[in-house]
Amino acid sequence: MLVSELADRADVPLATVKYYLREGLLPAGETTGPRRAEYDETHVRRLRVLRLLREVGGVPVTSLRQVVDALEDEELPIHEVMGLVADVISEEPESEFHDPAALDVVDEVLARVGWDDLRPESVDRRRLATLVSLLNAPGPLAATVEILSFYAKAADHVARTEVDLLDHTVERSQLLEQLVTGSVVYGQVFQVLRQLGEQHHLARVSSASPVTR
Amino acid sequence: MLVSELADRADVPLATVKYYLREGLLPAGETTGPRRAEYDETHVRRLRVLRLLREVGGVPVTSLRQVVDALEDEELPIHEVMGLVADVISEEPESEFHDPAALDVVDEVLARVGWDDLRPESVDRRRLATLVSLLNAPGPLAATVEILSFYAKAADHVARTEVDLLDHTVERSQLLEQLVTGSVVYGQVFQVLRQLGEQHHLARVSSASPVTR
DNA sequence: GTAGTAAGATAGTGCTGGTATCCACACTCC
DNA sequence: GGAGTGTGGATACCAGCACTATCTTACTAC
Repeated sequence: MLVSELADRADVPLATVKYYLREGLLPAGETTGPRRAEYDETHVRRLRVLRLLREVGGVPVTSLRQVVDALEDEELPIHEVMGLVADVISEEPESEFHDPAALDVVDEVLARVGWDDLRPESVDRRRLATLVSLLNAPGPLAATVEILSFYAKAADHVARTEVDLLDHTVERSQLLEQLVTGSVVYGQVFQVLRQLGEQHHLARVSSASPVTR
Repeated sequence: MLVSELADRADVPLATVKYYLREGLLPAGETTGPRRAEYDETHVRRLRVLRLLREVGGVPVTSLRQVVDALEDEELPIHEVMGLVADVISEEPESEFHDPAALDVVDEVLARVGWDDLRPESVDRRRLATLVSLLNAPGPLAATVEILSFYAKAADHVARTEVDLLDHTVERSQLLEQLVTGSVVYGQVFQVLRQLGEQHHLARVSSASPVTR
């Protein structure tokens, strides 16, 4: 298939496809002549993954490069690929202040939930510490080890189920694509469901308390 | 306190404070002279909420207007304020295509989990339907009622606990601020924890399966 | 009085994520 | 074999967003 068909199939403007090609996010098609190149299904899938990461995950285009690199590294075990992808997704360009106390809290929580095999340089670990100090900084929004452990247990439950539901019959590259898009899209799904749940339970208690009414 | 002190206290550049004042996100201070105005603690708190929504929640500045409108409406019950805030947070400017089948799936899930008191015009409900059709559109990432119900049950557990932990002794405006920032920041916390959990469990199974290695 | 800062208004900036245009040529269809 | 469409490749341009800088007028603390 030619570029324009590729753009059609993935429902992405042609100009954008060209842009992604320029940025090296999409491998060049197989050149079949001076002004001709062929693209295949892998390009369509790649394009869809990129679009989901951009539009649902909010990942900046420049960071997509790192995702692509991780996806294409055949040497890496799958969980390390996902680690790199998670790093990119959670990356925040801003402040790099460190709060050692918050990091201690995070490590205590991770130990409690039994995740003892995480890379210490994980962006997520640091990001978590940043969030914890944000919560503890101004007012009484206490992010204690107990409360965080509650969230960690809930997250463990969700993550375990997700991994157990994986389809191990497909080939590696497709498994990875499923993992990445699943992680991003179901992440949003959970987020939205949690907000709906908060509304429901707030409505539930609002008849019992004078303040919430 | 004067503007510059307000900016200091909330750790926001003075120019940005002025910008937020211009945009009506921050109520004007009490004018004490032609070129003089006084700000207080409520301004500091408001500013911190705005910053968290912007930087952690990724809410665009223009949408913040709707959030402050909801926060300032004394008539609204708390769960409705949170509903409006959730709408703003989940809003996506893009495509407004509708997939009736996906909406049916969503409603079935919401019924199963017992959230029968949601406003039908909720942005979250529509957003969920969009996510479901994204998942079902291309490949085999099936978002069935069963799988979504699993997520909904997990979200229900988290949301119920959050609501039960609320501190009902503080006054309304502070409760609301806690709710909003908590919803946004703990949302990120959960997201990050889930990613870490996925990595842990992927590493766990990767020794057992040839594909994941 | 005078130095320093406030408030308020307006204009400009840097970054991101694309679009648009152009070109010289090749393929397709009559 | 000629017309018309479409290609790969390069470069220029653009809109939106979140600020940021500058300027003016005037108050206030020393």
